[in-house]
Amino acid sequence: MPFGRPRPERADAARNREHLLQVAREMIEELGAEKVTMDGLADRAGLGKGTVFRRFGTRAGIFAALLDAEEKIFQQAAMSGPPPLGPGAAPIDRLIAYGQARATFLVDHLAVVRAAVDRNNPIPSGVPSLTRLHIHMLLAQARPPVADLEVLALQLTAALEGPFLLYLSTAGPLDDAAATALSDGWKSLIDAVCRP
Amino acid sequence: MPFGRPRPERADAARNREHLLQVAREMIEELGAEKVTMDGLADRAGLGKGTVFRRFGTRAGIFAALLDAEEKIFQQAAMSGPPPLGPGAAPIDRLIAYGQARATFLVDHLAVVRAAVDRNNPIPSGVPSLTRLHIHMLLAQARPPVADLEVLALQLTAALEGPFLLYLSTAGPLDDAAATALSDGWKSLIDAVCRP
DNA sequence: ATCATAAGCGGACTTTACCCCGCTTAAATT
DNA sequence: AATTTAAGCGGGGTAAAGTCCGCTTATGAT
Repeated sequence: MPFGRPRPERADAARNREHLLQVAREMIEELGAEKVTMDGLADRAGLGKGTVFRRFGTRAGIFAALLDAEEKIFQQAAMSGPPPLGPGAAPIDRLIAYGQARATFLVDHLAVVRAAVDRNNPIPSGVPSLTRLHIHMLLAQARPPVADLEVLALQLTAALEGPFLLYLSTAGPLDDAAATALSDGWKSLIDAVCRP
Repeated sequence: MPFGRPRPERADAARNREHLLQVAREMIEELGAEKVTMDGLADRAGLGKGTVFRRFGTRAGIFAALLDAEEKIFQQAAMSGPPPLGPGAAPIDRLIAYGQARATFLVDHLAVVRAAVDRNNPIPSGVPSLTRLHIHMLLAQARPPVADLEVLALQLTAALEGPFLLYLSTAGPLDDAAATALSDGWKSLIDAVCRP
């Protein structure tokens, strides 16, 4: 056997992971994310609690995993979908489209995002967020008159996702009006930063 | 008796609140914020657990209260201290100074901030954050070429505080280098948005 | 096919935030 | 000073996250 990474995931483990994610989706649908407990999930999936924790580490980890799957789909659209989100449009237009699509995405998944953000979730964490990388890439093409693109990317990412995180502290739903305001604001912000 | 608000806080309750905050400060100093438990705090303060919850609602509430006290001091400096933070300097310079001071503040209090942010803490929530108001005020004076100052203020607030919140998800300390980068980035961002 | 072994599994156990409710007491009223 | 009453208090009780460790089983090697 070649000596690749530690070892691939065992077949039963992979099956259980998928099953747990599916059951979690159902329970979120039925009960709302905040009512999903580890005991409940394990019971309903017909597995032990230990298994659930082994697979996902923490409660937040489950939601992070769910979000990750959605995220992949979203990034796919951003990387290779049709313009203006995908390649083919001007970088600035792509940036604007990205922000607006992202705002919609976050509104749609707010409950899961909220559940996924929690102190002490042992996320691999090396990953500096696909959103940030994507923004950084587009900024590099747009060449705004700013010294440190790295930091600007971080700040723009925060300007986009931060309001949602800030919103997480205070409970309650997020209405379409807020999403629209944020989209418009994002456009202004990009215009202001990137146009000479 | 005149019919003002619900009723002022009873004297013993006020005394207990102050005492608890003081003990909490000591325990944070000694053990670190994440090791402070409600039982431990109650024990050490010589009070019942129920009392602690009655005063602060949730665990996060305690840290929020501590932060609030520090916040008042900070805002005092911003509102009526010496320039460039306080009044007397140009709005844009005050904005820049504010961001830099704020970054330092957040780095210094990161552990407490982390403990204060938690799902379901019953913050009055009407309060739209002093930072945001302050930024909004300075923006109104600086008059950047942007349509919706309300939203811009929200986004800038997020650009400032968001990175810390994002950072909360991943454990670990925050070094001075990061704080410096953020300060510099903030300056660039304000320059880009506010200068014609 | 059999074996060895590391990964997976389960569920009892521990810890901690948060709730409940009967007793106590500050403080306004007479 | 005595009375009233709503707020405060305490600590046992509950629920849910996360840990542990002995048993089971998939999987690759012989």
